[in-house]
Amino acid sequence: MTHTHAPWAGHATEELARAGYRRGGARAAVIELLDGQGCALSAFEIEAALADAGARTVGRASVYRILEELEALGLVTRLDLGQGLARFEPARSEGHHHHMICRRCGDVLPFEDAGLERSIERLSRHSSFAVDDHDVVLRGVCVACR
Amino acid sequence: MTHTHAPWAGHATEELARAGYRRGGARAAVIELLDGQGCALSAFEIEAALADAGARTVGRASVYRILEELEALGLVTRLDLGQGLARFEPARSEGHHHHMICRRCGDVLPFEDAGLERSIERLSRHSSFAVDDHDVVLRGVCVACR
DNA sequence: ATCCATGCAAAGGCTTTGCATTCAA
DNA sequence: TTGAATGCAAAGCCTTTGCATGGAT
Repeated sequence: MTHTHAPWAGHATEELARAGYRRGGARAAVIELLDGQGCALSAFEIEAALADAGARTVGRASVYRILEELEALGLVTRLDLGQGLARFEPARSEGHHHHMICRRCGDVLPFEDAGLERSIERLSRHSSFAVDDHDVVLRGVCVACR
Repeated sequence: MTHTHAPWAGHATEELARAGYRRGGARAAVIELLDGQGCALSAFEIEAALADAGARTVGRASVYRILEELEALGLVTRLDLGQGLARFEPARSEGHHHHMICRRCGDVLPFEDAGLERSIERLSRHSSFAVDDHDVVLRGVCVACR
């Protein structure tokens, strides 16, 4: 599995070590899998992908526990795209993006838009809330489904 | 319970009748409760509010079924704000808005922003997706929790 | 009298927790 | 050897479904 992105996996591993976690095969497998993905995966998809890849199998509970640890360290972002399940993706420093979901096939596609980010920044500044995070979800029908 | 908003309840009732639904006490109670709310409620909150209000109690299954019907007719919007539960609010013609969530107390606050809407419209037009809906969620800490 | 609307309880799906085992240090 | 990491199974939530009862027409 080649790393076409920034070395997130390495960074994540370092942070885990710094946080006092021991090395673990399951965790390494999940991290490597996430690193190779461009977009958000559900826990089930992660479990299946690991099994398919012939990599070591990782129990579902472990998948969730590992994702929880990674999220707590800010290494993974948890997304609720409204399909009754959570999705997870590496929290990379570059490439902040949002998601479009096809209401037909359920596919999730990332996108980024500077204008959108500016709008959100501006309104966050003027808000009474101390806004520190945001999510945008676009729903519609993807090219393939039309 | 006074109606400070547009007569959504009346409109909803009419639409239901037009769609061939019979009148029902549970449904009327849910509609009236929603009409009096400014922001999104979970099914549990709706059930509790009805009980508290001394209004007729409505079984949880009925709450969900009624909300499902209302959503199918476009009278109610279902929101997934990422707390492991769905929230529902009247779909009023005016007042398209989005939500801020306090990560401390879980409170949900509505807001609207024309610039944000413009950004979303623009990028939707340029997208390969046929975008017909969108959601924006801002996360942070509310005034009360700071 | 008909048949939808409703409530209760059971079933489902995703996620978390408990506990025994395995493995890193 | 010690305690964290892991896996399995059971438990927890939210939501949906099945079925019998009640209510609107």
